[in-house]
Amino acid sequence: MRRMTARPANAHQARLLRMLRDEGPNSRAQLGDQIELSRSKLAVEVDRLLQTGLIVADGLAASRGGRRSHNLRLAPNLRFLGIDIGATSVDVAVTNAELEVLGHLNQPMDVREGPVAVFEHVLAMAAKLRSSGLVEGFDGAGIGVPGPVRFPEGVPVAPPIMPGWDGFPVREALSQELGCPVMVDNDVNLMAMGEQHAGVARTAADFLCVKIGTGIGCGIVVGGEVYRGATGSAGDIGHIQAVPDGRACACGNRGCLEAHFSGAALARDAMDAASQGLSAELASRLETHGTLSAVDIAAAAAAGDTVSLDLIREGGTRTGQVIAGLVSFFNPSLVVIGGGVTGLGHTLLAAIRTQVYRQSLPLATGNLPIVLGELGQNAGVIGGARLISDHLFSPA
Amino acid sequence: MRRMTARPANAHQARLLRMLRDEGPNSRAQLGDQIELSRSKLAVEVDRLLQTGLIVADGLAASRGGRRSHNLRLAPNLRFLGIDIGATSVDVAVTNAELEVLGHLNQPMDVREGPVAVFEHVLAMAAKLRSSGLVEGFDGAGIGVPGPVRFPEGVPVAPPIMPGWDGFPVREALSQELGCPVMVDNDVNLMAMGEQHAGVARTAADFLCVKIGTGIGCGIVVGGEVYRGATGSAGDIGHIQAVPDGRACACGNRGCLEAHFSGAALARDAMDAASQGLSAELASRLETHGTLSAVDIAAAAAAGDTVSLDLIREGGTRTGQVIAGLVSFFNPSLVVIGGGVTGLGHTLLAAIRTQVYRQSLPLATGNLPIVLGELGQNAGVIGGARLISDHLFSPA
DNA sequence: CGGCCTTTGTCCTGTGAGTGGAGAAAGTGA
DNA sequence: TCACTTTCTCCACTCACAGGACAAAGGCCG
Repeated sequence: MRRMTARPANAHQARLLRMLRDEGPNSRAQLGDQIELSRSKLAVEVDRLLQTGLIVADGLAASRGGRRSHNLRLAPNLRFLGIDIGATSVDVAVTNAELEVLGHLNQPMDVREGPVAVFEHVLAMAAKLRSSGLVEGFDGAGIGVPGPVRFPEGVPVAPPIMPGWDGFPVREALSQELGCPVMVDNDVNLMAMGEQHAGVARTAADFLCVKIGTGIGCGIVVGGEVYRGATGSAGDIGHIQAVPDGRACACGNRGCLEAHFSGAALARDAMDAASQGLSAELASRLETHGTLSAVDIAAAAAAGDTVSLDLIREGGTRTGQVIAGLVSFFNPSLVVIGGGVTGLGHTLLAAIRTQVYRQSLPLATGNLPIVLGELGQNAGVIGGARLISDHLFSPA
Repeated sequence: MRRMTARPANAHQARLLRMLRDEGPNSRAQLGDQIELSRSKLAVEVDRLLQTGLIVADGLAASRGGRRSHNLRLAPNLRFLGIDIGATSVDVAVTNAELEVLGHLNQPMDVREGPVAVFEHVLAMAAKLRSSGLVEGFDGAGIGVPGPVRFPEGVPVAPPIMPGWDGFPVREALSQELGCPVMVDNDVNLMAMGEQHAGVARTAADFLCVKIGTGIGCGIVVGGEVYRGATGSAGDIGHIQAVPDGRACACGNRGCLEAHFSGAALARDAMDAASQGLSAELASRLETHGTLSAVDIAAAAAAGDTVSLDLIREGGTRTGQVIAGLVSFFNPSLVVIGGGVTGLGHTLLAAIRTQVYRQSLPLATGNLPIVLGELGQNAGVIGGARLISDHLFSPA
């Protein structure tokens, strides 16, 4: 059921497609102002794109004092699938060619069930989105998994929290099932691409995107491109030592950031506090829900629970310590904080900021915004759509 | 006195020049095998380069079973100047177009004397090299300074150890004095470029180059290109916290890596140990020289002095801790250790390796060589020559 | 409403980049 | 001497691209 048969024939066509994707419908004249091509050459390439059906001309724009321009836009029936596999839930969304989310599903799940079981969920969700009427089929899918990925092949490698996925040919399998091209990446990189495309990082060339969820990872963008490292594990900052001789971590070391602050660590700390009677607020929530998560701690903190606030502050300080080092090293123009723990909001952000501004060098922090991501749950799926559209909107 | 009048007219010519620089003299046929151009087009561009005098054809190579090929090489009279300004000394070298060092001078100096005084030394050294007969004049110069640089303008910004240099127009001033194009960069980046061109990092695309001298810095190479960060301070790892609540550092924080291990910190520790009578070896050297430096400690360690060995091991462990974090984050394919402290040799390297392999993730360290730089004092000046040749061998 | 201006889009021709093949030049080996 | 290889040159053809002329389609103003 592959639908997008054509691909751009050259770099010019690819650039035009990306411009229409990123900046919306436009006229030939406006496109010509942004691309270093003569009007004649531009017209030729636009005509070819029209012939292949990758773009369409629908109607005329209002006059700006002269002849009215034709509105050029990407084919309106193009549909991309963004899939964001987390440790405990999965998000699937469908977008149009401009990467606007047309439908979004979220479902709890345990990534440790393994790829086969997880893909059953994913395919069911995709089918549901398709049957909603917005979609006839998918032209491509971008999927993020919570672990390192050998990017060219689209295969997870040695993922700590999802052992059953090691070496599983995600790209190939999913491509077969969905009948469309698929690209696979780390979930954190997807978030970075999402925030880059439609979020707070739209204008940043070199930035870091720290995702704090069940684990902690960091998307690295260099010159507008995601940097993945020599073996695809770049940005794996969860196991940087934050506390010398600190808590034992699942990785075998002590004092890893993830052991001290992450969705999992936070929940455990909160439950300890509740069972030790340190916080009535948390204890009552524990009784109600049977367990505690970041959401409970956020709510308790919002209600003024000092234990929760302290937990958040301490975690933010730890995270800030690590980020401070990364900022000195990488000198980004922006740091984005995202992930499930973002619900902890400005208390967390304040703690991180304080620590980074205190510890990093003035030249590196002088004009450094540290902000929360603005796309929330959508960041990953938009990033997925962006990933596959970058692939499809490149010369065949 | 500018001598290299011509510049490559297009990207093809630039690529050809770089190929001849990096791989030495070559025939048209061999060049054709490495460049995606037809032989006819290649011949045209080579002819143009010959006309401009940027390359010359000198003699015929031995036959390989057919017609003998013409030897093409870069103009043999091209001369580049590499200048490496350290905190306590300056290196100046002259190279040919293949970046082979033809002459090298080194002179003690204090960078805090300020740019004017330092440039007097540099210009005198350049004049000395010129009068040696190897050189008629310089076609370009690359200079490294021990602090952050706004790269496009070639101006140091807020350098901590050389305050008098802040905002001084190094590029412009030196270009005027030398009468040739000049490029300015951080000394650590220069070392990385040197090792990349002629040292251990020849085949690495993504690697880190840690320079431990008076201070500590780290050159970052992404996809073969030096990464400089948003404000030019990327790689400034000397002030990453290595010891919580550790020693006070000149930067105002506590526990910075540089406060615990660097040329300056090491010398101070050794002198403390000597004056406290902990090491007879160091004490005798202190008496002889009046002061102690990394060289003394290396010699004492080689002689079996346990205090020196412990100092080196502890410093290596601290450095290893920081590098371990950077390796997890950046996932390089190689880590190079260089700088003045390299004289401490394999004791230091072993301590660093142990700590990195213990603390970083297996996927990131699985196949990660950590090695000493192989160019020593030459790394910086070769890097400087490489910097300016990259600039000159690019389309005008 | 008609002239004049602006903006948008199309057509046409010239230039230069680049390819590929024929073949000359210069060697080796039997 | 002949066959074969490798290197280099020359030539004709194709195609990308620019730039200008021009057509189409509107607004503005007297």
